Amino acid sequence: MPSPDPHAMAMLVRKLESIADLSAEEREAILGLPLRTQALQAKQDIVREGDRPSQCCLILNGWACRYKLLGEGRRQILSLHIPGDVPDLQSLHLHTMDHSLGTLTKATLAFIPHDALRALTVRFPNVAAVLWRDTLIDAATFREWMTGMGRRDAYERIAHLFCELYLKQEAVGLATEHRCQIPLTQIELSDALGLTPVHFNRVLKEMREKRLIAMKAGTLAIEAWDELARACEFDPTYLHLVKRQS
Amino acid sequence: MPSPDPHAMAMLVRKLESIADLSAEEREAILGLPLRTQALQAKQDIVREGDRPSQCCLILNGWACRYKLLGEGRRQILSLHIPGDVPDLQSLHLHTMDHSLGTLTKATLAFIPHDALRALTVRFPNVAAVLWRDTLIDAATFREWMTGMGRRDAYERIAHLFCELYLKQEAVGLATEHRCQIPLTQIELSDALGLTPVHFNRVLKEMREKRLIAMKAGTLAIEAWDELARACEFDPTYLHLVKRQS
DNA sequence: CGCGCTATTGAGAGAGCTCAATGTGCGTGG
DNA sequence: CCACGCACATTGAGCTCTCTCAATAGCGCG
Repeated sequence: MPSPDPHAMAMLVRKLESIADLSAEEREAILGLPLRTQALQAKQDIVREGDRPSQCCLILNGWACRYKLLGEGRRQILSLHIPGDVPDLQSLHLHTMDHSLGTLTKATLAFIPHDALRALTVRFPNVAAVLWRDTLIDAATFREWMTGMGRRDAYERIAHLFCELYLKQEAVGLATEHRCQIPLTQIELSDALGLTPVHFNRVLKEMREKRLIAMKAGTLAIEAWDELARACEFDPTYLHLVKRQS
Repeated sequence: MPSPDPHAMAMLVRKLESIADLSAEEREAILGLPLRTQALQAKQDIVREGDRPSQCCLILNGWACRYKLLGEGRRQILSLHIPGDVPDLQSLHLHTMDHSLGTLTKATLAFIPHDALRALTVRFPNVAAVLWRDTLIDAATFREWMTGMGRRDAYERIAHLFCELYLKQEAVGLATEHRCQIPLTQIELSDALGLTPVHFNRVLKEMREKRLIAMKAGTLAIEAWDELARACEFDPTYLHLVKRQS
């Protein structure tokens, strides 16, 4: 029986308010969305390529990723998702999944029916705009990753990802002081960057030796933010985190 | 003085109807959008990274691309656009450009004020949904390109792009019989694929010698569609061309 | 206390890059 | 109508960043 869980939807409100403003009425409407929560183990699929889902998934806890599989065991991770994200929001208007979505860590999810979301967007055009904006920021991140895979070398690409993951977590209050959680294996990070784990490991070693970063037990500490950001020409514009301005 | 140009907006209607259905009323509203047309030479910027545009650009004629520039003269082309596309639709909700948009060939453009588009989306939630869907298909294409740059070799990547460009033009009536226009230089195609022109040229030669394709004077002829598609594991799902189903 | 997954390091190979030269087609001006 | 200039296409030669294969080490969990 779906019943509103104020805490669950508050995650979504917090996320949306990190990228745009909501009126009190809109906030209430979001908090009243029906949902069904579910706990998953690490490395479980949530939806698969080819599926035609009738709900979206809000991450309450843990990390997830979208990915595509190719022949010969090749995998490309397309995006990484943290609590507050709705990684398959696009399924609201693209009915067939063109990629898969799965957990990376243990995770708690809240599923929201498409019907309820569509009704919300018709009733509140501004909520539609904010959700639309969220998918557009998603696309902006794809563009940045694409640029990295096409034109940045491994060192720059890794540095860029670390800057991005820190800022995304900082934006929703999950990180401060240039330290954040990255509970992923080097294999997963390599698949996100289009590298092999072996090469990723070697470049990481180089960054450690230069004292730009430290990484242990799933925690990343960026010890020289300015230098790291300069090395990869990091420009946070594409994250569009400043409300109403970007 | 902006005055409706039925022919210009008909391009947009045709494009949108290739990805979703519109009611007669919605079609009329789109045809009535205000616009200002402009002719540009090849290789001209339309909007630049950092700009805060107040209008969107509909391509009536010619090709355009979105791109990012990095240090040392590196360029990544993010997407290629043909007549009927609105390549900067995202600027409706992302106010600062995180990339640039420019013409590749001589082109005719129609500029539509954001205000008018926003009013349209508030009045017709279904038009909002269709435009949103268009930006989501854009994002799906980014994901596919990202997958290619991360995990496909040059041969597969080129084959995949050719399949995509043919199908996109076929969908809006600009191509048939596995032949289409690709009025781009090898330099531009290389920047879209994350390759160097030299390597692109060598791989193209290989594809020609295998009689998979022929390319001359801006025209691509895919002489062995099935084999080309198989070589790159081409799956058109991500283009979401089937109305109401994908 | 050992299995299984992940991290790390070594060695050699290769896809794709850089530098460089030559060929080709077309638009412009004389 | 032809010559020149320029941008693009093509080919050669050598290099390097990243990959593959392989072995060892570390760590968490049953």
